[in-house]
Amino acid sequence: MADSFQPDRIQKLEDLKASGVDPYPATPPASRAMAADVLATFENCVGDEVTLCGRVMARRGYGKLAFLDLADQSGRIQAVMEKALLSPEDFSLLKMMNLGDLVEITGELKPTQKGQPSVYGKSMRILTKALLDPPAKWQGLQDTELRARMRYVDLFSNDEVRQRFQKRSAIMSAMRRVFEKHAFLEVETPVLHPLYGGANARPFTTHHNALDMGLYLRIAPELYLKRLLVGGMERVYEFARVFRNEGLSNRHNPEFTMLEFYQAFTDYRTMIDLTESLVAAGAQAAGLEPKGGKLLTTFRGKEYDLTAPFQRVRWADAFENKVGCSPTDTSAVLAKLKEEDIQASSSEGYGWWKAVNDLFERLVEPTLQGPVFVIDYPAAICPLAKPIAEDPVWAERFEFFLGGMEIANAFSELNDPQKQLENFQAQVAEATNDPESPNAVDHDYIRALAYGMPPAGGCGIGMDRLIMVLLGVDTIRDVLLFPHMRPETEEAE
RNA sequence: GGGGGCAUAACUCAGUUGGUAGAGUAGUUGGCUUUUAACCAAUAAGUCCUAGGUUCAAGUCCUAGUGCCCUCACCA
Repeated sequence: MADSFQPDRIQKLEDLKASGVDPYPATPPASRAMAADVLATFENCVGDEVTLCGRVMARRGYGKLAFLDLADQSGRIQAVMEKALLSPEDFSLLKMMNLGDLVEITGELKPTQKGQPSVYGKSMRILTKALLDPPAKWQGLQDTELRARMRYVDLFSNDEVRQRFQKRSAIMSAMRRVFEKHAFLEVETPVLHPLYGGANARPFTTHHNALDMGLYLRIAPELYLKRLLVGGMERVYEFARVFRNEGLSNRHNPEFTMLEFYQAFTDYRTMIDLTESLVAAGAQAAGLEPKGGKLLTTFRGKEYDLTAPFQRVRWADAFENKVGCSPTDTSAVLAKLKEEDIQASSSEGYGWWKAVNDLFERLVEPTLQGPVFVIDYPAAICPLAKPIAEDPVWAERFEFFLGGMEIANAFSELNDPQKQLENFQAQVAEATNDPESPNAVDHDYIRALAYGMPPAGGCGIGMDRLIMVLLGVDTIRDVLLFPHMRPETEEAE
């Protein structure tokens, strides 16, 4: 991309330098007030002198007077620049200033004749000269590609974008407080994995030069977090950036944030309770307020009530309800598979249940608007989950659906090393058919289990999707500061 | 990958039946001491996404490409 600056701004930059002004001064302001704080306490502070820093968002100029709208992270405040109050040098700075420049203004707080709380500038400095024009002051930046590609412009020119990401931060902060309340430790586990596992997804690959070894970017942190359970860290969580080498859509980004948490000496029932607590905390942080006994969010034109407890439905019941037969009625399911043109690679085990699950995904999942917990999945498709002792066809697993999307996935974690080894070996055998199946057994993980992993519940939450629903944002790109984009095409230079 | 849509000034957008490229904002110049999308006057600013084609003539029609959006498929 060619580096280009606005010629008229370059001219003003030169004018500034010629008059002895550093357009990028090093010295920060001695003290600084935030616009929102000033406005909140304005009546009690009239007459006080404050220093404000921010970006000039609008200017209404007169001959010997100018009104500036100054924006900082907290909000906007008006500065009144009167020639009579300013030194000639400072007043002349207004001529060399453009919209978008970052300035420091020191002055007295006073309402204008129309009563608007303002700072009457006594002195000003240009802190940063901007060399490109900001977007149109009224419409802002509209082009969705440019908004995502130049999020730095989108953020300063669009208040609700900045607020959205402030809320995203607040949601994650509130969820951390839930974990702290329950004595969880926040941990960080490797992003570079010698083996990939913990989910079915195609990985990104990379290479470590010094060790001359191939590595994968993690598709899930699961297997490392469970090693920590073996080590005696009984309650751990990680906001894990994970990477999946798959397509993009309004709910898929190649890198996204997966919250995973594990609690020893519990099972998936505890994970349901925790998930409900986390959603509630997130909803509150997102600014949703209970009305008439309901906690409503609007997502893609539909209302969702986030009041816990959420509905629970057994996987088998949901299947039978929508497909019309029991998932264990082999001949009836076979007929349905034919009807839907789904091929089972085997008449039993993983191959069979994968096909039955495909049927579920096609016929049942689209009807799961949620919030709903789907409980007890076929054990054959849950290699990391503990089977139900009384009926081992099923595993202690749930998925949480909200807004028509899969938001969370949780198990009672399988801690039988021999059973885990068998499941891994079966997955590796499957990898020839399914490129998303792990291609190697993680023997170190088996060794860890062999030392004894406490029974535990574990859960993964797709943070970006949850935030989409909580904030009523239709596409994942709009809850990611820098969503994945194709590289900008190089222009001829 | 299939189907549909969009691409014009720094920004937001018009552009009729194919006939000289338009407006508002931002910029520049001048005026203005109470505006808040300030106002008045003047002025500068274009690879009409790219490459072909049809035509006397293409921003406009055709073909292909590129990018983005929507949608379907895929994404346990």
